[in-house]
This record gives sequence, structure tokens and C-alpha cells, in this order.
Amino acid sequence: MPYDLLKENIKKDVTVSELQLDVICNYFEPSSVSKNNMLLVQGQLCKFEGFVKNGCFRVYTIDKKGNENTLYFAAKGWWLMDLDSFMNHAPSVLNIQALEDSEVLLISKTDKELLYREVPVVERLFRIMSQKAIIAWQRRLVRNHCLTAKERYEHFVNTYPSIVSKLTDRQISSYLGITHEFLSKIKRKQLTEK
Amino acid sequence: MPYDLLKENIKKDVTVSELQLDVICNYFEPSSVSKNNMLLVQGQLCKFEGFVKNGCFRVYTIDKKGNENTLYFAAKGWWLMDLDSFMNHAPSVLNIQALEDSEVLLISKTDKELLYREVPVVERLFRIMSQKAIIAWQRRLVRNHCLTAKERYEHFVNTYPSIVSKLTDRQISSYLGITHEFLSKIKRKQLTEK
DNA sequence: CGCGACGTTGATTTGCCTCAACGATTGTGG
DNA sequence: CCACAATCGTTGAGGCAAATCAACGTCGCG
Repeated sequence: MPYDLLKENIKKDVTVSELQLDVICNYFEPSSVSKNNMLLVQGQLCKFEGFVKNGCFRVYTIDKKGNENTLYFAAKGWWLMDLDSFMNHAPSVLNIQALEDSEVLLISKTDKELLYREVPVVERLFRIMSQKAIIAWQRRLVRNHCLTAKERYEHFVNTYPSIVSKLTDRQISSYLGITHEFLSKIKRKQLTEK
Repeated sequence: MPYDLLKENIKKDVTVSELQLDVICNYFEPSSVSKNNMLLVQGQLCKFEGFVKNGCFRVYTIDKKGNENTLYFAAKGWWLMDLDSFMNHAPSVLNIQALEDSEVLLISKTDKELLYREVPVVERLFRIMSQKAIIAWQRRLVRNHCLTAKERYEHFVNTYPSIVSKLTDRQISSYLGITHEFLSKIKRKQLTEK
């Protein structure tokens, strides 16, 4: 029951037996993060990889000028981590914050390596997941380059309406790469047009 | 000999026997692309994944306004493909052009699946490669958001000097997401400052 | 209640784009 | 090999999208 969502998610990308699924799930430890609490703070080592069972997170970084830059949001069914820190044992550049009371399933780096060995198809699973992620990042770059801020905002709202409803305008603007003041002006223009 | 660079590249990410390396390499077919020729054109199906043995390529898309948008350059030792088209059997949105006379090693989608089965560690190889790519895409997004055009240009020149020397200013500007006129003005400013 | 974070609005500035013109370089066909 | 075309890099004038700065009312929360 507590692992149902994770199992569904895995079965979308690879074919696995129920037995394998159980072995995989046993490697993950449930954890709760209450609203506004941090799962990871810039400077720490990211020792986990996480799957969101419930709730919503924001993954962001703060640059030298103090501006927040949101890489992505992770709602129910999404994966979560600072891949750079996790893979390279480097201090994290990212912050991960719960936007509401949330539950995640965590796996440590050493357990992940054990899991790869015990259930080799997991290697395939993360290969496929990673490649899908690359496609998403490529598409986002192209959107950032050839769409205006207003078009990007509309695309985001249309694509992830359920996430948008959980976000403040400031969080949305930090994802789009614009200031919150300008986002406010975009929204006003939308209203007067309709 | 013709596969040495590929073998070196593989050994950086996974531990494999010489025998396995040979099996892997046998799946790849050498191919030559002469300067300015297209390895892939927008609208086609991307049926291959490629490794650059020699030369240099540009991967880009053309948007509705006719603007070219360069996703990345691939020089010797880099991988190359339209992942979206390759994975999802969808018509490609990307163009891949040789910037100089080049040689690549190509593998088809069906052969790739056979290779995964025959040499399972290849699954791990591409999992690791993909995750590294994700890290690179994330970093690029952050740079696009918090650096000015001038800073992005300097970062690019400092990070990939050997690639830059092969590129026209127009190609560089399409990678940075600015117009070539503005890049010209950036360069002039750099000169007068020093 | 009062404080801090939020969304809004306006005035001003700025980074970058657009358009147009020009000489320099490269490539190509006769 | 040259003539011509095409593409390139440069420069300027003007315009626009978005940032900056500052002020304000609102809301949730301790």
C-alpha cells in the first residue's frame, strides 16, 4: 500500500515481476517533510534520491545576487534530488523545500548501488528515466530561447495546472526566469484582453 | 584502432573487459559526413545514435520565426542524436550538421536494444552518461537565467576554447540565445576594455 | 494586534532585438 | 583562375521586453 505509487511509476518504464518490485521498494525509506521545511540545503551533501509519494517540493538555487532560481517542482509521482551532488559527492548548490506537508521515499547512495547489483533492471529503469529527463530539459531550453515570458507562463499554466494551483506567483516567476513584478503585469494584461 | 576513442570513452564510466568492449564496438558502424552535410534533418526520424570519432557537429532547431537555436555542439568524443525522436519514434525537431569533415560511429535503435541485452553493462553506461547530461543541462539553465549575455559568452569561450575556434559567430550566438549583431557588440566592448 | 511575506502598480532604466547598410571573406560556377 | 554571389562580421539608429526601484494595500500568522 505505501509503495503503490512507486510501483506504478516503475512499471511504466520497465517490465518487472512483483517480486522484483518488492525487493526494490524495500530499499526505500518513507520520510515526512512538513510544509516549508527543507529536505536539502545549499552546501550540504545530497545523500539521497527521493520519490514524492505525496505533497509537493520546489528545487531551487540562490545566485550571488540573491535571486532564487527554480529548476523544477516535484509533485506526487516525481523524482527529486541534487543529481550533481549525489553523483559527484560535491556540496549541493540546490535547495529542496516542501511546499506543503509531504511524504517521500528515500534511498541512499550506497543502497542505490546495492540495488543496481541485486536488481539489474533498475539500471535500465533509471537509464530510461534519465533520458526522458534530458528530453524535457532540451525542450525547456528551446522554449526559454524562442518564447516570450508571457508565452512561457501560459505554457507552464496549461501544462501543469495542478502544480500551479499550489504555487505562489513568486515561485512561478523564479521558475520562468522573470521577476515577480513582471509576472504580475503579464497576468493583468491577460485579464484586460479577455 | 578505429574504435579506440570509443573504447576509452566507455572505460571512463564503467568497468568492462576487452572482450565486452569488442562486442560493443561491433555494433557500431563507421560513417563519414563531409563538411556542411546533414546527418539529420528536421522532420526525419532519428534512427541512430552517434559517437563522434573526428570532426565537429552542430545540433540545432529552427523555430517558427526562422531563428536557429543551437542545443549543443558535438566534437570528437561526444555523443550525438535527437533523443526525443530516437526514443519516441517521432519526427525529429532537430537538425544535425557537420561543421567540418567528420567521422561518426552509428548504432541503430534495434541494434541498441540487442546490445543492451547482450552486454547488460551498457545499460549502466548510458544511465551514467545520461545523468551526467542532465547535470549539464541543469547548469546551463541556471547560467541562462542568472548570467548576462556577455558573461555567458565568456563562460562558453573559456570552457570550450577548442570548439569555439571551429565556429562562426553566428553559430555561437545561436547557442547563447542572442542575435549575432549583439554578440558582435559584446566582442567590441571586450576589446576596448583591455 | 502587528509583523512579514505577498501581489500590485507606476516610473524609470537597461539589456537585448530589429532593421538597414556596409565592407570583408568565403565559396562557386563558368 | 577569375567574377560573382552568398554568407559573414560590423556598426548605427531606434524600439521593445523585461529589470529595477519604490510605494502601497492585503493577507496569513505568531
